Amino acid sequence: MLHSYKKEDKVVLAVDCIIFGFDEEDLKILLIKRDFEPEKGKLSLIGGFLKRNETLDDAASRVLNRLTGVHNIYMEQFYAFSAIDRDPVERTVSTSYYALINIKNHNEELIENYNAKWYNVSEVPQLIFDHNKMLEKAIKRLQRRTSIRPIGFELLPEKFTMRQLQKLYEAILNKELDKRNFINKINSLDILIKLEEKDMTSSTKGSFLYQFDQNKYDAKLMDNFYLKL
Amino acid sequence: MLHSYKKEDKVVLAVDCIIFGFDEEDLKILLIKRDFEPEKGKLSLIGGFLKRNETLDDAASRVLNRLTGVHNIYMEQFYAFSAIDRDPVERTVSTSYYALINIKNHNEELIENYNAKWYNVSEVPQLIFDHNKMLEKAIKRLQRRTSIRPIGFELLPEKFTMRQLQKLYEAILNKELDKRNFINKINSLDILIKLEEKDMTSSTKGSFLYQFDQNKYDAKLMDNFYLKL
DNA sequence: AAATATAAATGTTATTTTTACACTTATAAG
DNA sequence: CTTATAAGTGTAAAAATAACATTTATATTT
Repeated sequence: MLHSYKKEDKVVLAVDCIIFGFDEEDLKILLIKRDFEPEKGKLSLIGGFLKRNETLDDAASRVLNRLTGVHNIYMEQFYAFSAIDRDPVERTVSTSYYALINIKNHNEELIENYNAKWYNVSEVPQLIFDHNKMLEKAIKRLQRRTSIRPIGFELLPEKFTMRQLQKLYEAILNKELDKRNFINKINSLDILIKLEEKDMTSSTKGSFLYQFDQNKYDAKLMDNFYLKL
Repeated sequence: MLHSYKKEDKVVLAVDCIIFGFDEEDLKILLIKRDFEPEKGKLSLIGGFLKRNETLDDAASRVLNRLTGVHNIYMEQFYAFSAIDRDPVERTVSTSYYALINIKNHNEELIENYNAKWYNVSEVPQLIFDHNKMLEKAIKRLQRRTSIRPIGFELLPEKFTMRQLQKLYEAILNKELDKRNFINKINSLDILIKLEEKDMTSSTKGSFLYQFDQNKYDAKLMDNFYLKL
């Protein structure tokens, strides 16, 4: 080869994934209990190492699929963490992704095999390495994201009530929203389809179910809007 | 050592820096002409490789200082690029930073030694590797940043006119702004000190000079405000 | 069958923010 | 003293946001 970077230091590159899910009331993340040293028994984000023949996105997808069995999970890279001693085993730089998944929509068995469990983001205990820092940054990114992109398609069941959508936004933003104002703002985005069907589980009256309009939703993903909640 | 990641692939980690400057009218970036293969003679962002004993921030600072002679440049990490063949020499993952510097405030000699030159962001030619993609993403990030953080302290001379500040915002956002509305909005941020002094270079009447109020500016940097321009 | 309890659905008004817009002022140069 | 140039300044209309309470549908209880 004519040229090379032989003299340059090389490092192990990791990816770590913050997997967000939503369960009626609470924003949750999926954590695994490590069954290997170091820090065996402690909680951790799910992660893996970058292989020579894959991109960081590939690596994150692979890690996400390995744990959940799901392909094409919505995810976004958000920061590379590089403190020298962040991993006591060896110098490792970790690029973090957050992912959004429907909490019902994954392979229970795989998750069990990995000793994984859902935790409320507000009740996350101490994690290994710098994973708490990663989580914090992921939440901030997700919160800011709500104001420039639609959220929910990835986190809610196919059909959902306005109330569920509102609870999701409340959970992400960690604040209460006014029901009527919320509905008006969401409707003004014009990304929902109101179904004839009602959900009867949460009240005697029942509440109408909605669906995302995939096309309009995707268009908004590209769009530059600003939604103040 | 008890544990190690010996079996894991390692890669060369780079940092590339988009250095923004502002020159009365235009948003500019600093580019170097490569005097080594591959792509000798082509334009490139300034970059470098991560060393074993430094963080990505350290590496970016080092690279920035090497080119400009300036320490403590304002910078922010924004994305890790990892396409397999992005660098034809060898598999390299590059974490990108953008930096903001006062265009007058650097070591001319160093810049000349590096064959570096300022280019209008609107007139940037083809760069090596994926550097055009990096620039595009950096601009978007910088644009979004204007709505949640004050901008300018790092890009303008110590004393500047309202007009200059407006031109800066216009250059970053790539759109014209209304003079009176701009002034009102900026004043509402309460981060400027109006000086007695006038700048006489741009008009017979002269225009008042302003300074950033460092404390208030820094407080706003922490703050979560939203500025719509 | 009537009363009760529960969550769903719905609209208006006041306030705040944003936008659009044009004339006067200061000064150097001719 | 006239002219030319950029600086400086305020208001009104429009749009967005925030605050707020009652009625409705239905299952359950009496």
